[in-house]
Amino acid sequence: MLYWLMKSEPDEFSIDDLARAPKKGAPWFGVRNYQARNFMRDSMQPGDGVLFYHSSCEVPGIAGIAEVSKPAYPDATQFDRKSKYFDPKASRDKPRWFNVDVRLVKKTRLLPLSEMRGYPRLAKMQLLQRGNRLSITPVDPAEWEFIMDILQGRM
DNA sequence: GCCAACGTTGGC
DNA sequence: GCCAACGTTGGC
Repeated sequence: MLYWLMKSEPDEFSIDDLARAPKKGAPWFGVRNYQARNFMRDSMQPGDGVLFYHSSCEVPGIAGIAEVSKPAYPDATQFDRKSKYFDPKASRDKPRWFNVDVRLVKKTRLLPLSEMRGYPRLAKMQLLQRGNRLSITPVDPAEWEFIMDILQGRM
């Protein structure tokens, strides 16, 4: 059982969109970065914990807790000519992009990136490193626990 | 909107 | 395989 942080632009897909999704979860489609794809395809398993992060918005930060609900399978949007995620180099025989399904565990208060930067115990999070752009990053169990404590008001 | 950082592409 | 040019991400 591993922990992850997954970024989404709330204009595209927000924590409220996930809350409205079916109980079994929603596909995390549209990832077009090999490192992030590899995490989903090779490492993520149902039950893994997910920090749902809002990026490229007014107040970027963690908006809720989710979990992986289905292991990786080919991302349907790569085959869809009408999708902005269409990839002409992908085929059904040789899919290039994969996604897991994710379901909401609970919406939390927004934990802003700026607040996270203030906690020394989070200083090593990949999210906080300079130049980090990766949309899916592993989260250390100790960091996960600390964030749970913050969100439950124990800090 | 700016721009730093990083990823991808393609000519050679 | 190198690397310049270009594209994207994402905080500010």
